[in-house]
Amino acid sequence: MSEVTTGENLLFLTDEQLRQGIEAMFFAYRGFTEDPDRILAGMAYGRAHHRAIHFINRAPGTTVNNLLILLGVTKQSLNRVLRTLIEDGLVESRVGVADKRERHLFLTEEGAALERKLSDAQRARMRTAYRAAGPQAVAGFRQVLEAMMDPEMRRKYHALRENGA
Amino acid sequence: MSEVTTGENLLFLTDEQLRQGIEAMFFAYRGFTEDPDRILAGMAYGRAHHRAIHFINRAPGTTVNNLLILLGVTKQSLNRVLRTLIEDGLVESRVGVADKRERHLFLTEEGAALERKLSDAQRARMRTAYRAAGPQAVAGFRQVLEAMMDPEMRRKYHALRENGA
DNA sequence: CTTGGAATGTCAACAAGACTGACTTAAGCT
DNA sequence: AGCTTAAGTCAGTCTTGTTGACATTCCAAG
Repeated sequence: MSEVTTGENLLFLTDEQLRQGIEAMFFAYRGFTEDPDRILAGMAYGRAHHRAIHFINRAPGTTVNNLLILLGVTKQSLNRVLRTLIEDGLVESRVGVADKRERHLFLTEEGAALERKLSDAQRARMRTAYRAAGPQAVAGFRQVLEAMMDPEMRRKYHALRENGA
Repeated sequence: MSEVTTGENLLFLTDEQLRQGIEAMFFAYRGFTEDPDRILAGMAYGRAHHRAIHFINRAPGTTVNNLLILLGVTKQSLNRVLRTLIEDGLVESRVGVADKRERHLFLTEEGAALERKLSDAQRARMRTAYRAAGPQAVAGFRQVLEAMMDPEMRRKYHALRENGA
C-alpha cells in the first residue's frame, strides 16, 4: 500500500509471494463455489448446471456453440446438462431465425428464479469480501484476475458486457 | 484508483460489479489451473495429484487427516490419489512415532522434481500477471481473496506459513 | 487391566462430470 | 450438387468426488 514497492523493488514477485497467491486462489475458490454448491446439492443439479444457467442469464439468446466455448467444455458435456435443464423447464431452446441450425437459449421464469437464488448467495459472499477489502483492493483484485486469464478468455469476458447475444 | 470511490460511495458494490467479479474469478481460475493440467495430462495424474503434491511439499510430514482437511475432500478420495503417488515413488508415507495410527507424508526426490515442474509453470503465469498488475494491485488481490475464504480455511491458509508439520 | 469408544487410515462400490470418437440430421454456402 | 457447419446422440473411458464397511491403534472409564 505504501510507496515501498515501486519501480525496481520486486519483492512482491518472489517465489514465496507467488506461492501464497496460488494458495490464496485455491482457498478462495473453495469459498467462491461453496454457497451455490450447497443450494444445488439438494436438487438434482451440480456446478455444471449453475454455470450454464449463469451464462444463459448473462447472455440471453446465446447459441449452444457460443456457450460451450464460454464454459470451456465439449458439446457432449454441455448437452447432458442442457438436456436436463430443458426437460425440467428451466431453459428454453428456440430455433434460430436467421440460421435455423442454431438454437438460442433462454431462461424460463423458473430458470430465472433459480439463477437469482444461486447468484444472490454467491454475490452475498462477494459483497462481504468487497466491503471488507475496500474499493481500491477490489480494483487490484480485478486487475490481477484479468491478467491471469488467457487472452482469448479475456476477450470473451469483456464481450459479455457489450453485446447481448 | 482515483479518489472517486471512498467512504460513502459504494458503486463498487453494485450487483453488476459483483457479477463481473464472479465471472472474473471463473475465467481466471481456468487460466490458473491450465498450465499444470496440461503437464499432468501426459502422465497418469490429474489436478487432485497436483494439489496433494503441492501441500505435502508445503508442509512436509503432514498427516493424512491434516491434508484432507486442507484439501477439502474425504479421506477416501484423498487415499486413492495418495496410493498411486506412493506406489509410483513420488510420496513416502511414514508411520507416526508418537501415534502409530497416523501416517506422515513426504515427497521423495522424484516427487519434489514433479512439484517443481508444476509449480514453476503455475508461478510463471502468476508472475506475469503480478508484474502486469503491479504491487498495489497484488496487495488488493490478496486482500479480497482472503476475505472470500471461510474463516476456518483462512486460519489454515495462514498456518501454512508458520509451522512445518 | 480390560473393554468400549474415538480417531486414523484402507478397501470397495458408485455417481457426477469431464473427455474422445463416431455418427446423424438439418441447414447454409460455394 | 457437394462441402461445411451447428446441433444432437450414443457409447465408452477417466478423474475425482461420494458413502458404507472395516481394520488398526489409542485412550480413558470402569
